[in-house]
Amino acid sequence: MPGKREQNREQNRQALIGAVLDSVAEKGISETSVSEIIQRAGLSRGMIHLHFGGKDKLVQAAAHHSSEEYYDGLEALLQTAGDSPQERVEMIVRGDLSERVLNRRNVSIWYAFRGEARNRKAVAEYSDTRDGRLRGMIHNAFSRIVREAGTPDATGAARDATHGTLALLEGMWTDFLLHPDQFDREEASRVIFRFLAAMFPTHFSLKGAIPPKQARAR
Amino acid sequence: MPGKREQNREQNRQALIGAVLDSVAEKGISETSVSEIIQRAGLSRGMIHLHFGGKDKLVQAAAHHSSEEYYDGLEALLQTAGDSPQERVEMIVRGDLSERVLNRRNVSIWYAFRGEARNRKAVAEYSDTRDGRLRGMIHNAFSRIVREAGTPDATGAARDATHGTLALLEGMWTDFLLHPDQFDREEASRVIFRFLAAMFPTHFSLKGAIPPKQARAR
DNA sequence: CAAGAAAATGGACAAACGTCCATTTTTACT
DNA sequence: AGTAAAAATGGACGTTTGTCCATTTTCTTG
Repeated sequence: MPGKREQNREQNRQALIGAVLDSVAEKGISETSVSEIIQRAGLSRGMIHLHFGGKDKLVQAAAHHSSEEYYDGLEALLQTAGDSPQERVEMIVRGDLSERVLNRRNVSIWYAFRGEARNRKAVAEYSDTRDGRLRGMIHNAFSRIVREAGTPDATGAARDATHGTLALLEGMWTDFLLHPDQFDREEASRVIFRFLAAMFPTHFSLKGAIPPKQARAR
Repeated sequence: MPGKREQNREQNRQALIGAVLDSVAEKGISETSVSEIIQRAGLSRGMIHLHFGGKDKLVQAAAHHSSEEYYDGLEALLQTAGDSPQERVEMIVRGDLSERVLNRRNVSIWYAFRGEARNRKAVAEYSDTRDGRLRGMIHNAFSRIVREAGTPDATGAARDATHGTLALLEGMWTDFLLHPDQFDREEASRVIFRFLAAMFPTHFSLKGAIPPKQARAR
């Protein structure tokens, strides 16, 4: 058992990290000060230095936490996917565009950290490993698809399809960042599958990508 | 003629804007202070208040300037493109990925502002109008392509192709931000054209994406 | 239950921030 | 050349920043 002491300790650490993420999401990095953080966390000034050794380290820990959370969510979703590569790709795309992953809070946080990534190497690394793991999952799936489809230059085709899919997802996130109100998840995934269907007609079909319930035109 | 007075005035305004952009590119927004700016510009403290009425306004002006610069560069490039829609798309894609537009400085600046865009509405607007103009240019081209190709549901197809192409470009920029050393412009545009070729086989060919002689078929 | 250790507090502190303005310097006009 | 206006200077100002530590509170252990 953890013991009440250790329990409180961890709880306060988490409260600080949560406060940073809330503040970054709402006010941005530049307005996330020590005062802002401790006020949100309802804790005292000294806690940041005590638990993390300084504000920068805390922010770094928060970035790490956020990154882990994102990937864990996506991986959990992927567990529920079938074995076929197209199912896995579809699950990743839909997962990456789902409310749970792609929402105002996450997007604000993600882009805020990215904007400062150039200067905070530690932050940039998490951003990297996240993308690295995601890339591996997608590349795996496309390797199999390409092999099954007998596409010429299989290696290059799989790499390009992976590259393109990741870029498309990235672009959709940016869309959401800039126009959260107008953003349409269905449209975003339809666009991606339209590209994929054109590239691998035997594995992806446009209609299959659209939930049967909803008609196309609007 | 402008007069030496007005000339100096404008020169100093530009020096301040340039200093902001340099600092943002190198150190990030959070480390871009008034002291940093005036030191880079080689001017005195009071100039920021005199010419722009405060630091925030200056930063806003810098964001505007950067945005204009980007679009002007792209538009200039587009002037040299032919009339055919595929040529125009190709020019936009290649232009957006060219050294002149996509370089460390621009990318750092762009993402730094984006990261804070949520809080600085004025900054977000420039980001928006930029994308709006770009979107218009691409959509125009795809509308013609779709019509020529006789794609079913022409309106939706053009919109999706536009959406996807913009997302792809956006994704490539992110690639560059995170891995400027490993980034390969040729690969990036090849990936994009691979997707476009799959979607519009009659207008884009993968080999044709590497400067074609086949162009302008009509 | 007492004693010791760990955790939490909140204020002191220097440094850095952006704003503003009294003063000096530069330019334009008579 | 002399004068008025505009531009530029740089320091003073009040805030706010992040760090750190002497003190108090809370929990654990013997």
